[in-house]
Amino acid sequence: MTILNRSPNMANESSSTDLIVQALTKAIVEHRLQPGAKLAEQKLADHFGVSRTLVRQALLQLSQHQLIRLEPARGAFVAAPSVTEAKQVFAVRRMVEAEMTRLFLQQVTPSRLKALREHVAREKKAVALKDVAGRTELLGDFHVRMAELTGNDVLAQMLGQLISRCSLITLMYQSAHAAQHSHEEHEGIIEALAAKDEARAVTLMLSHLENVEAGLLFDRSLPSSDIASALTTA
Amino acid sequence: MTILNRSPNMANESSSTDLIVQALTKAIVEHRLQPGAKLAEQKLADHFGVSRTLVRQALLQLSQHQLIRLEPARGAFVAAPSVTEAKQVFAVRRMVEAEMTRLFLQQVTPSRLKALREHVAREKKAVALKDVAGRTELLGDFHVRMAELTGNDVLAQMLGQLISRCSLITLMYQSAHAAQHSHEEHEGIIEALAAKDEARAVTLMLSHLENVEAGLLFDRSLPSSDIASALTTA
DNA sequence: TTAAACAAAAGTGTATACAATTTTTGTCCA
DNA sequence: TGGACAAAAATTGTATACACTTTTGTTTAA
Repeated sequence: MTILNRSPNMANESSSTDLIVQALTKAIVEHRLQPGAKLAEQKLADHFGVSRTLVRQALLQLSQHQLIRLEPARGAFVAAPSVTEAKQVFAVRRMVEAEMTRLFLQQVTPSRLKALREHVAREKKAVALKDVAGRTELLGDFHVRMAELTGNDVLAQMLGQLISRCSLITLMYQSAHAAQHSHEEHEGIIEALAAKDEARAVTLMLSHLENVEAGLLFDRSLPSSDIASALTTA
Repeated sequence: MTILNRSPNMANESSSTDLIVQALTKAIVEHRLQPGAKLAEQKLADHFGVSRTLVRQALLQLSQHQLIRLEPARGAFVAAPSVTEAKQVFAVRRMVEAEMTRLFLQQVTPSRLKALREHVAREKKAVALKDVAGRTELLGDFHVRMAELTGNDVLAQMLGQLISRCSLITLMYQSAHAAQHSHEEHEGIIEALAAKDEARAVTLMLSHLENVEAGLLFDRSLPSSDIASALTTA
């Protein structure tokens, strides 16, 4: 149960289309499909053993999730979030999650804290195992899990969208050792929540997000499929 | 240029499908299509003079915007947001917009204030003309406009989604005189922004949203298309 | 040799056709 | 009369077909 198989329509209706959406989302977020890569409809259709109709529906959804770009009459391409877009996403996350932290604390219960702790335990495992994709997913899911535990579905859904955009950004730009750090910061946030120290919890959440953003290697040259920018840097 | 013709993919690509999405969105938000009403694919296709293919694409998008509900093998129905959902949407709006107000003020310029003032002038006209649909749209757009003026596209897009959900809620529940009130509160917010009084601006924004929510008549019996509940209240 | 022009191939956009499901209608029987 | 069952109609889900656009490859002329 992760951000990957969380359909916006709630219900676990694993329709054919949704399965394709999930599979592609996973592939994109796990970087098996590089940013900029072309997603040809017929090839996907063959791969999934369905007609182009279902593939097109899936691509339409992915484009709304901002995971792919649809160019009219040219096809679908894996999104390559720009640096400015990444910064905007993080700015919004800071805004939303500072408030979310306060909301969580207003109605904190032992069982909710337990749920968070259990999640962080899973993170620990993934980090230890050096499971890059799984760990990125879990690190993002911590925040969605927290939103869910506030009981506000709308908030959880919105944050889910933001985080899935972040996954792409993180995987494009995140450095290796940043994950371990993130995980430890999650533990710190939980401690502050358990102590019902709102000011500290919010501060920790904000600095956590700032650290994640700061840890991104915005200036490194990406494996670009955009010829022009690939050659101007060389 | 309103929330109605703001496609999530930015670019003003008025493709066939998008036109249908816009037309249906307008009809739903203007209440020409009642919550719960069935949207049969072939009828829509005939009406728009296209095949079911395009209609289905449009319906898929609308379901992601939470304006309709898709029931597998049964069809599409205009969404009827529940009271709890409405409250959650408003809770998230308060969270996001309090922060947005601060962000706006951090980088306020005369031209940005002017843009807001011009918008409110349009509101005034719509309220005076008793143009219900237009006024609801403009009142919501004030907030989106503000988000756009912060320069954070991600924020603007997210708020756009929230507001379009709110339009449906507002039109389902909003009382008559609340609109005039809303409009005046917008003017107050602008004054606080112009005075660069952050605390006041945020307070006004929060109380504004609380007033809008409080003004909703959650307990009134809705024109329901669900026969059962329509008759149990009678 | 290069570049423009044209032809072939591949791929997307939309419509139509068919299968599967649901809803409606009609009939029979208690 | 009313409920249960069955056939028919309507509607959705998926696949296929075809038109149109973009891309690629080849030829031809400067």
